[in-house]
Amino acid sequence: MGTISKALTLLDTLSLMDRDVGLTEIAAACGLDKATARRFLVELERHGFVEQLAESRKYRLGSAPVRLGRIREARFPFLKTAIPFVRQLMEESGETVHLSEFSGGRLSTVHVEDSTKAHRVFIAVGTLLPFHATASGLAFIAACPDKDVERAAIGPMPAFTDHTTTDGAAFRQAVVQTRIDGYSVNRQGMEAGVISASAAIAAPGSRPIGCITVAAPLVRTDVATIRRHGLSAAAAASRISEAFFGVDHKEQGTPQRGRGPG
Amino acid sequence: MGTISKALTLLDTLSLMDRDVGLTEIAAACGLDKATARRFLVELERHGFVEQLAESRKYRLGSAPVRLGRIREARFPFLKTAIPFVRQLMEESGETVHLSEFSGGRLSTVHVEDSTKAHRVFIAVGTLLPFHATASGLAFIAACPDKDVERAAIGPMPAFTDHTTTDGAAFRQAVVQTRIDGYSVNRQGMEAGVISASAAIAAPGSRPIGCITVAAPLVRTDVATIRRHGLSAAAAASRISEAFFGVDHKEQGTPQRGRGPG
DNA sequence: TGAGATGGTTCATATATTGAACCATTGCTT
DNA sequence: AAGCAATGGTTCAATATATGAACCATCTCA
Repeated sequence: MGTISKALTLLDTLSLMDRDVGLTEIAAACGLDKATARRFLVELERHGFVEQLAESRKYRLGSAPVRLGRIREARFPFLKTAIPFVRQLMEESGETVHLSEFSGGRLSTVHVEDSTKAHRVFIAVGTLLPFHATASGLAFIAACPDKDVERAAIGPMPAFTDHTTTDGAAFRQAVVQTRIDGYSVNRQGMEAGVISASAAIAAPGSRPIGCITVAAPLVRTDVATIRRHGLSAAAAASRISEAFFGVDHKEQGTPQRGRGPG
Repeated sequence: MGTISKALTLLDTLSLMDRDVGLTEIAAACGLDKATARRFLVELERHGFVEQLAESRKYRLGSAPVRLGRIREARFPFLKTAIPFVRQLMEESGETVHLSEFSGGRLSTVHVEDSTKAHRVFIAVGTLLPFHATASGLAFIAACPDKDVERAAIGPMPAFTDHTTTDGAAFRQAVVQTRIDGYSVNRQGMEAGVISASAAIAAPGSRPIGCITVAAPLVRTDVATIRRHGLSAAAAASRISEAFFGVDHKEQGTPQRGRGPG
């Protein structure tokens, strides 16, 4: 692996830790030597991708990504386009709704509209969504070409709860069902007591751009309710796709070869 | 310079080009060999920092920074906090107002609220703001320690218009005036026909976090008006700072040693 | 005050980066 | 249609660069 990949992996690791971290800790988390980790951090800091705190000497994500993200959004306004639909779906369903995007070979949460109910599901921005253990991941992979599904099906499937799908056959079956329904459902696969329904946001090209997902406490979500959420999510996904790609599709372009999911 | 720095510089260069660019062009823009540029682009793409378009094979900024930016904002909500004040200042002044942030040794625009008037100033998100040629830069540097001012004063000062400050003495004088007024003014230093007033957003620590700036067409902005804009900007900056750092200042922390401005 | 963390640094060694020259494809000109 | 010029992409020997074990300096806490 090249130095750049290692540094970006470090950045990624840092982004997944939701607190400020020390040198030794982050080096360990990335499997890097302390000296190496430090050189990476210094170079990343030079460019504003990480910040070091003056007093504690700990490191955290910097503000350069905010700038780059804004530039990206200004030219390719995925969030701006999608958020109103996310909000609407949250109001319609009454449950927490989150938007995820596929990037760098992984699916991750980029926006959350929290349910206004007291008893609700919490999801942090930046959360990674494994294909086998989340409704989002399943919806995404089901909308990908079969070769992507297959790659995911033969990959490792860590169990997060007793309900997580951990074998390829069950996974493939779930993909088939998702393709039939037009939305995916995941019952407690990631966290006990949570049920989610998700739909992929199609893009011109072979892979969808991301997903929109309703996450609800299991206790108030019966079969009919989750079906309603799923259908609403599918409708919202389709509206987002149309809003984003429908009209001025003049050479927005679609990326290629991003290494496949799985 | 290390490989990581070179790759991040490439990413930065790409972000400053407001269109999709080809391999040869970006290699030239970064002063890199084609082969090197390509390896960088491939590694950056693996992590979602750039995207390659399937049809034209050109490259553009990817969506990974959006994710990282969102995580950063979720934990350190500078934009979320500041934008309402930016908007309010736009409404109050009737002119385009932009918010800039200091990161990676440079000041750049992270948010713009456009004036609703037909004749107004346009600023793109991501625009770099040189210290010697913009009200924002001046406001920022004037709020920094003297050593930062001095470093900027002895650096190169490219002229963007006939009105750009290009010598150290005039620059230092402008810093003094800015410190007296509590806001900076720049008259056509970056672009002919535009006058701006800016104030730095203070942070606990030696350097401010960024600036808030009113940019107006020169033709309708007399001395009294620009003073009004400047005072409003200073008031807004102070409110942002208070909103962001005032209340729960419990170990938000402030970064150190980001290589100084200039 | 001393043992155990932690942040940070050094430098010989090992490894990854580099770029000139190359090929393949496309689009333009004659 | 042939030829030319540009562009994207690749190769591999030369070399600059990254690496990490061992080191030092602080800090904390008993």
